[in-house]
Amino acid sequence: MERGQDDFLAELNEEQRKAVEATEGPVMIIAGAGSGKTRVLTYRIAYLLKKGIDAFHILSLTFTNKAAAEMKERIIQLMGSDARNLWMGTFHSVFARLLRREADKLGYPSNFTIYDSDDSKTLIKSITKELGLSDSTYKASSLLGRISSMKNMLISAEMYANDPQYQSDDRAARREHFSQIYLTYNKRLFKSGAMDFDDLLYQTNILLRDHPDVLLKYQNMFRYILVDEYQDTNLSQYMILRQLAARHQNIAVVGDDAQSIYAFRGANIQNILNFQKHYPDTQVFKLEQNYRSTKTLVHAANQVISKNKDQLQKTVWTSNGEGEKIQLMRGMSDTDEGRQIAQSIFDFKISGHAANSEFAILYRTNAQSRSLEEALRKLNIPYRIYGGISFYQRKEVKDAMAYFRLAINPHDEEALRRVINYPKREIGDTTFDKLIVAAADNDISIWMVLDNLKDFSLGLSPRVSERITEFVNMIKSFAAMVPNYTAYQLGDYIYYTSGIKRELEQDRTPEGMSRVENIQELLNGLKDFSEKPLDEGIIPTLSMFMEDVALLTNEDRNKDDEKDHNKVLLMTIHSAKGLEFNYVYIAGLEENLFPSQMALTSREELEEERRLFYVAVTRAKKQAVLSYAISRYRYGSPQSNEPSRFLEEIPAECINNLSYREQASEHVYSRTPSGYRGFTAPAKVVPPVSIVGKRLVSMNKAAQTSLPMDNSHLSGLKVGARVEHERFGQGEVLSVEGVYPNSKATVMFANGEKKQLLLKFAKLKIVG
DNA sequence: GGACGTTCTGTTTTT
DNA sequence: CAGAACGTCC
Repeated sequence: MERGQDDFLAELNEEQRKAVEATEGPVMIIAGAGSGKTRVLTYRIAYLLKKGIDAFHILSLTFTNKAAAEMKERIIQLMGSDARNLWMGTFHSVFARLLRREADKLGYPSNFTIYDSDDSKTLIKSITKELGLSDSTYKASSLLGRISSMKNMLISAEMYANDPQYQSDDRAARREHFSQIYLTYNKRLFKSGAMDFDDLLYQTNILLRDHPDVLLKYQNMFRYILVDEYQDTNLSQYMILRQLAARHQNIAVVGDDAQSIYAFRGANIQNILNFQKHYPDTQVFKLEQNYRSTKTLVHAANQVISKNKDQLQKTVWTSNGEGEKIQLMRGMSDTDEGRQIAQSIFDFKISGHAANSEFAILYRTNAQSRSLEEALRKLNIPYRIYGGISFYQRKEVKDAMAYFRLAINPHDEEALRRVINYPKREIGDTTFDKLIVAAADNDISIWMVLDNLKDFSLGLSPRVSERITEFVNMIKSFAAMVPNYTAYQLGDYIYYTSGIKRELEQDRTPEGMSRVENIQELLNGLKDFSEKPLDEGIIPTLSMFMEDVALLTNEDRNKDDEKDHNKVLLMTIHSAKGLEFNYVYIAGLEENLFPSQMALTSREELEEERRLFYVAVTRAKKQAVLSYAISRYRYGSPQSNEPSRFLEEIPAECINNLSYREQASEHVYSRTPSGYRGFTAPAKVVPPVSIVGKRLVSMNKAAQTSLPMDNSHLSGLKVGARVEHERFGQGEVLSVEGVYPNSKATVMFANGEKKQLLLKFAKLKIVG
């Protein structure tokens, strides 16, 4: 093979190299698990740059912002800092950026707000309420789900309303008002100057469709398009790509049909299965050699996935060693399952000299993390939940950010709803309802009503009107400051001026203190952002900071905290895509949990669950350990389970049957909801919060994601602490139990009365 | 309008 | 079990 100036491709195998060098025309790279897909993408971009293509002309779409950042870093290492101009990121972040540039063409302000799913749901709830519909038949989450899938199929509210098929479906399903909700929802978003997640893709499609000049501009800009995880694209994304690539046809997609796991959010596996039909001149490359896993793991995964019908032909193989058999563990309960997994990690750490970071525990649902965390904590194994609920979704953070949002775009209805009466300023629900009605009647945003209050006769008391004027003036004063101050200066000023600071700091309960810490962290983020060097004369404003905050996940936010490095990672299988670990544990392999009960209604759904299982197993390099629990607490009561059907699909020679350690734990034999099984839950349910020494040492997941593991921030509430209750006076904490934030404290008050207080509500001051 | 106690009800994955 | 919704009191 010739070397010379392409020497930097030396670390690629022949097929990978071909895939890198085929730069012109449509290219499909079918990349089996562990076949070096990321490497190919990275080198492909580097190779394009090397050929003299301007970074500005290359668009690379990845599945997470983190993946994009890592790839960019690597390319900069290879090719130098010109690579900074690459367009890289998720579909959502890249096209949000594009939409901000072109927003005026769609009638949006360029500083439009991006609603996250919470904002969307609240808006939908408000709409169904205004329409007088019952929220039990019209559930916000399922309405949003349907709206989302319509947008992803590029079906507008108007098209939907005029489609006889949809209309009769809706009548049959007793949701005949759906199209009205869809219409109103979109209208309200528009009036608010806001887009939801799906709009970012939908509106991009509209923009490119209706503005040929804009389309041409971006076709010529993005001469080379690369798409990772193509199997997980939906119709909306497919159409954007089709429009952008139509002129130069340099589109390279990388994917693995066996790893398509996002059908629930509109991903269409047909996109990859039919790529060659869409682009007849496609060159196809197959990367079939797996460099990651042992023969045993590759064989097991292959055998399981072969049960699926819809597949592209490929044979993943490896020249790696045979390796260990997959281990199967059986736990009596979820607690027991956790204990065994933690014990097993402990053992591997000793026998294999393995570091914490070599382990991952994967599960199907977030709710499963609880029992695993507890078990890890008991063995002092440090862990971190990867992904998980975003920092930016926390209530106090969203409240503060709602002020930021209003300063940038006062028409933002959801931000307004959040803070118009927070901190309390006597503008209650009744008043807000009147404002909504006035806004709807006049077809304007709520802000316009607020700002021109005297033009509307709403029957508000002078006192309330006065308070509204104060509020409006405050927001206006913030808005005026946006262009001239850094994000940190203004953020800090708003935190103080809005009264949030005073409000939060009043609350001296442990939870209240952690809320203050979270805002502190938000402000630190603003500070970092504000100190980032920019081009001369450009101020890093709050508006710039807020641009893509709604699109960030926890992983994007994390600084490389040294202490976060060597930890066992816990995550859902979905968020494990693209990652690899020496030791992978897959917990909860039970029928109805994995495969999920919800997914058992059709063959396609079951096949997606099987692909999920495939993804999970192929994350492992050395060893996979699978476990299931015979009985598991769900929603407060024990349920008995059958082992997952996927276990039986693993070839017998790849798995060692039930290598579980028999550990005597307190079990009783009794009835479970689905009958006698021989095993059930532990006799004694260990409460999720325990007192060790005098300290409260455990808490629930929501709190853990951002808080130190030793929970020292809760140390304010020690047993024995002196507290003061606003009604009952001083007392002493006798015990704390239950789960944060619903934990209950028993307090002995000075008058001899013993009270149990729900900490979520009780205003306790710590006085000693 | 706010504080807090009680009742109800939900069951997947995420940009 | 845990959060949301509802209800009652000030």
